[in-house]
Amino acid sequence: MKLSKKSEYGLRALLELTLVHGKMTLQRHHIATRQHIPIEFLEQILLALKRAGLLSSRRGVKGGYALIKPPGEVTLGQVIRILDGPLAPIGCVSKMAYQKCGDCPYAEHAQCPVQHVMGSVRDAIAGILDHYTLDDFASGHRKG
Amino acid sequence: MKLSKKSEYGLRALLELTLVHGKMTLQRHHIATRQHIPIEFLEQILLALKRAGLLSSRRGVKGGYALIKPPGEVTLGQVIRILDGPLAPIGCVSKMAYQKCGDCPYAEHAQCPVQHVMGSVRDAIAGILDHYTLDDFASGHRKG
DNA sequence: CTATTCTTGATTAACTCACTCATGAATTAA
DNA sequence: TTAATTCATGAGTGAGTTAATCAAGAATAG
Repeated sequence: MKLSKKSEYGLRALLELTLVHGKMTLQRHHIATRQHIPIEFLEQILLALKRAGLLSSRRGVKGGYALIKPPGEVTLGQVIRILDGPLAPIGCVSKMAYQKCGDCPYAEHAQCPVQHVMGSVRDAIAGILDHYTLDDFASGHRKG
Repeated sequence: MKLSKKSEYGLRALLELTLVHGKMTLQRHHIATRQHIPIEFLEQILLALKRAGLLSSRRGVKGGYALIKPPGEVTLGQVIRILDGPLAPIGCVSKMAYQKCGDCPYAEHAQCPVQHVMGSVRDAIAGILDHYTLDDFASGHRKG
């Protein structure tokens, strides 16, 4: 039940990019120093977010990264899935990346008690993270 | 955001022990074969649960493990904390095992946006798992 | 052309996960 | 009391993940 440093750094980096959205680009070393993130690790994260279509980038002297999606349309759930994988505690209750559990004796019967509880946990987590946007995140309070 | 095999096995083992609670003890190999759990790994888990005060055990020919707490008083949250550690996605929002985040630039100001969301996530997870007992678990549905 | 900045891919150390093994100690049945 | 059974403890292991770090390349501005 843990959020990786990768996702935490990713969220903090996106926070910086959200604050200047539409106004300017940020260079990785700005983000790194402002948010205390190791610059080379940050790089990997920004590139993953770029590959996923959230960021644009420019090389060279006036280069940097920018958020290209509207901050109100990007949820923390999306970001965490990009950087950490599925939100679900176990594969067999994941909705975006379902995986049948091989060894569970209840696997076939769909009456697995573990699956039942963890399904609620998944829904609770996704219920929060998939409705919490970068806008909410930057303004510090939850969307109704 | 993942539940370890250790916790999953632990919950499935406790399910077996709950079903026979007050009636008999179970030997590790019974639990292992019924729930498809590697026996040596199961051993570790059962011993951890014993050390935590949930189980009793007897050695020798008529030995085995038994649940000593009433199944209605043991929550899945307790079990997972024993086997996997804190439920919270990050240390700085854990209530049972709080840990100050060292590198976060918001650490001192308590206005950290990550902390804010992850606090709700923690509460949602704990809200489910700390109210879901072994009784609920064994009967397959949630306590009101 | 040169300095700057992003891009790519490889490499690393430390750690965790999921076991596995070996040995010892308690209990019971013969 | 001896042997078989079962739990107890601690160490060890291989695969994989996490959190970086490094090196070399490509685009851009001046």
